[in-house]
Amino acid sequence: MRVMSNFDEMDAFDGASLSRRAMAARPQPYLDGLNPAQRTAVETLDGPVLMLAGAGTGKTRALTARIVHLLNTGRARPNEVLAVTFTNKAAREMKNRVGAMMGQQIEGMPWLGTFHAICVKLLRRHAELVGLKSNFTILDTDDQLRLLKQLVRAEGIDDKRWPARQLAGIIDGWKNRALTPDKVPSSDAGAYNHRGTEIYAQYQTRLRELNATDFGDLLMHMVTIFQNHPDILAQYQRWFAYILVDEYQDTNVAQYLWLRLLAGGHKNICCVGDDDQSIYGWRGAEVGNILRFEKDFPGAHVVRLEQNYRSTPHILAAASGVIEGNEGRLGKTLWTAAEEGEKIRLIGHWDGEEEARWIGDEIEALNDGSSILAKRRQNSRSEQMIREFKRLAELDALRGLNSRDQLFDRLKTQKSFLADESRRDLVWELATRQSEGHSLEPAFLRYGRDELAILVRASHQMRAFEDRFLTIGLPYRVIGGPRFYERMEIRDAMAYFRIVTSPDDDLAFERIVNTPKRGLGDKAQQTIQRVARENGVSLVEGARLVVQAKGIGGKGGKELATLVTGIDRWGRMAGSSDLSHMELAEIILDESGYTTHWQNDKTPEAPGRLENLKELVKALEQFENLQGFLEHVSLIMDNESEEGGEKVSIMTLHAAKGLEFPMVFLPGWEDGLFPSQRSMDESGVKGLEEERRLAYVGITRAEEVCTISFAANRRVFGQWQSALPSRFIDELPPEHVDVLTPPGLYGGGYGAAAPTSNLHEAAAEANVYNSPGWRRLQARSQERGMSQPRETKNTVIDMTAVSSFTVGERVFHQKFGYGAIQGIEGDKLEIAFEKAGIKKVVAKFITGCDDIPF
DNA sequence: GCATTATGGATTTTT
DNA sequence: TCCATAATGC
Repeated sequence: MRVMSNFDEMDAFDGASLSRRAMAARPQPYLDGLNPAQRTAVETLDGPVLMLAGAGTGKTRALTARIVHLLNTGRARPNEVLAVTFTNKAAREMKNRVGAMMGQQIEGMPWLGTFHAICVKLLRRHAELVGLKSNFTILDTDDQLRLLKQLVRAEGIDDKRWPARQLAGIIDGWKNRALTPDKVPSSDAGAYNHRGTEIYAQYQTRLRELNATDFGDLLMHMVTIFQNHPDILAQYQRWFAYILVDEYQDTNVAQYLWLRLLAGGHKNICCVGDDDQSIYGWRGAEVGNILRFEKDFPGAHVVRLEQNYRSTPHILAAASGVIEGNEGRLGKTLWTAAEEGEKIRLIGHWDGEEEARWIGDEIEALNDGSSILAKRRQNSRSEQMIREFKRLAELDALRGLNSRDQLFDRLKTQKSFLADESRRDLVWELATRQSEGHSLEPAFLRYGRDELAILVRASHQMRAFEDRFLTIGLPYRVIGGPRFYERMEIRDAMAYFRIVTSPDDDLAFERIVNTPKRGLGDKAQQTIQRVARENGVSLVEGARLVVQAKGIGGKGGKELATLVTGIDRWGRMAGSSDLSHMELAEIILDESGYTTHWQNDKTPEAPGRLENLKELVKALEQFENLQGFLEHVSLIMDNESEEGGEKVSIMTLHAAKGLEFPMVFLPGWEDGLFPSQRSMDESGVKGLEEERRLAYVGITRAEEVCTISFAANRRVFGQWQSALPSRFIDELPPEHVDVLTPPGLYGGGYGAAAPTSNLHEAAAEANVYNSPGWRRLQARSQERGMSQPRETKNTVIDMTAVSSFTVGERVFHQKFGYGAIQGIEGDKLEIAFEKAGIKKVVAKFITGCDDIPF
């Protein structure tokens, strides 16, 4: 064997593997605490890998560890890793976690971002290949729609019968499949009254004229470029040594093609996803992409993450029971080491308002600690925790900490469940309480409002909860809703900035020309349009010509002249460096009269809008200039600024994906609402399966307690409608469900399992007698010394309550509707129904009516 | 040109 | 019911 005389020689002899060994010798703390499956997913670096990660199985952790591993072992430099997510939030989180795991802020992960953000970056380099300039603007859905409307009207199409919105949907669908106008299949020729393809082509031409793209274009253009320019593709195939994809089940065809092209060389691609959580089919996502992965990438390693760290066994079992109804799954069996915990709670209500009222009261009880669940919670998880915490305190492990991050870092090294990141705040609360000399226990007597979430199918369901929570003064926050940059005032302001930095931006000009009101109505705007078109110039130039020719008289003419000179002046200011771009922004908004416009507005929203404008100017700070801001803002401005203490979260099931809460309420489980009728009508079994996945996502958001509810009656568009409990309720395994039921009804006490395997039936009998919320209501009504007819009378009456009926009383029956009691025989009532005639009915199927007093 | 009333339509949503 | 857009009147 050869003897090395010095290091140089050694390097020359075996440089590559030596450096690799040296890198491998670096500590790998990020591998600690990973379970075997996660570890395989992290360490299988070469070739295609599919990580099937069930809900709550530590997917993000594995994904970030994998990135860190790539960097730490020297397999790739930070700028050679392509890591794509769907949302900015996910990208941000991944960036932070990679930084935290590396123990330092890594300067460059330039290719960690959303599909769209990465495509923008690429497209700006190669824009000329699809007929754009590299400073193209990105239109949002609103701009897109306005543009399409113009085209549709220009074609003389009746946009009442053929709404532009519909066309926008069709075009988006094509773009999601990376179909340029020339590639739209003939089977789609009938779209939009046989004019779809034609107007699509016009729309693309118009976008090119405006040097603009819409969101769909970003991906489609890149796919086109990669397909038509193999040299460019090859360059990136080499550059991106490793590819990682989050939420792979949500990719559409365009994204799939994009990935497949980029991974085509080395095939070092790792896709992470869960086919059971694919809920964006209506937006073009193809579950097929994930189902087909092994065929697309032969020899792929498939790793299943099945240990769940989030939920109790009951919750997992219920979720599994529901999702099993779907065909063609890749199949996973989630399991947990956690203790048993609460069963899924199921409760029926009379109507939507009662449901909201009940959940509100339930939350108050949980929140102030009077709830039995809150107490039980202390006994199980918290006692263990307190014990563990005390042990650590004795070990001096907690000495001299001054932030929760420090505490967490310290605890990470302990082999204990306290190291679980999600418990960080709780542990910190303990530490704080102890250092202040308080007892530890009370912290666990309640569920904080931040730990509670209400997840609904459709946003209109939120109103019932907002109404109720406002009246009882329960702080809540709605997640989702219009994003910051979608608000009118923000879009207006941005249009001003756009017209200043690029005067060719006709859409921006159209938006601001008469905002605030300048007396420039349809006619004046048509004149400007005509002059601009005749001279082949932009609208601003057209307006300038109109002003010079005095084409518009009166107030409007004067105002237009002011606007045009304003735009010129602001443009010059932007060019000189005397002002910061923030000052410039303020000047633009002030001098254009836009600020004044909102100051004079006396609608209640006006102050908030002015506030938002201030926020916008503040957001400019992070950018070099207005130009830089506009290039990025359309993709990165989100509305995450949340403040103001503990609040209950209300959001849609879609918005809840990726989140988790100790306690989750899932209201509105009625057939037609959830599963949504429309979904089933439009997409049949596929639609139903997606709804079922949505149910699965909902249930698996819960860590400790999950409460499902439904209402027999609900007001839909102002009409009262009754509905049956959701078919998904029947799919819940009964042994994991508590039907909240009055004592005595089935001879069982509180917490008795459903007496029948048919949860529908049991749930229809359900009521609220023994829930914390109900007891609280009762206690309160006694305090006030008044009767509570609304609360008590809406509940199902059990046998002991039969005597509370009186002859002549107006009552309601699920099936027969309203009626009046004619006679009472034991537990049977003779009732004259308004619609169904006289019938004898068992009393427990009857409810009183709250609109008729005793 | 702009403010008012009438009409019709109504999931889920990120970029 | 409630919201956005279209037609109507001033």
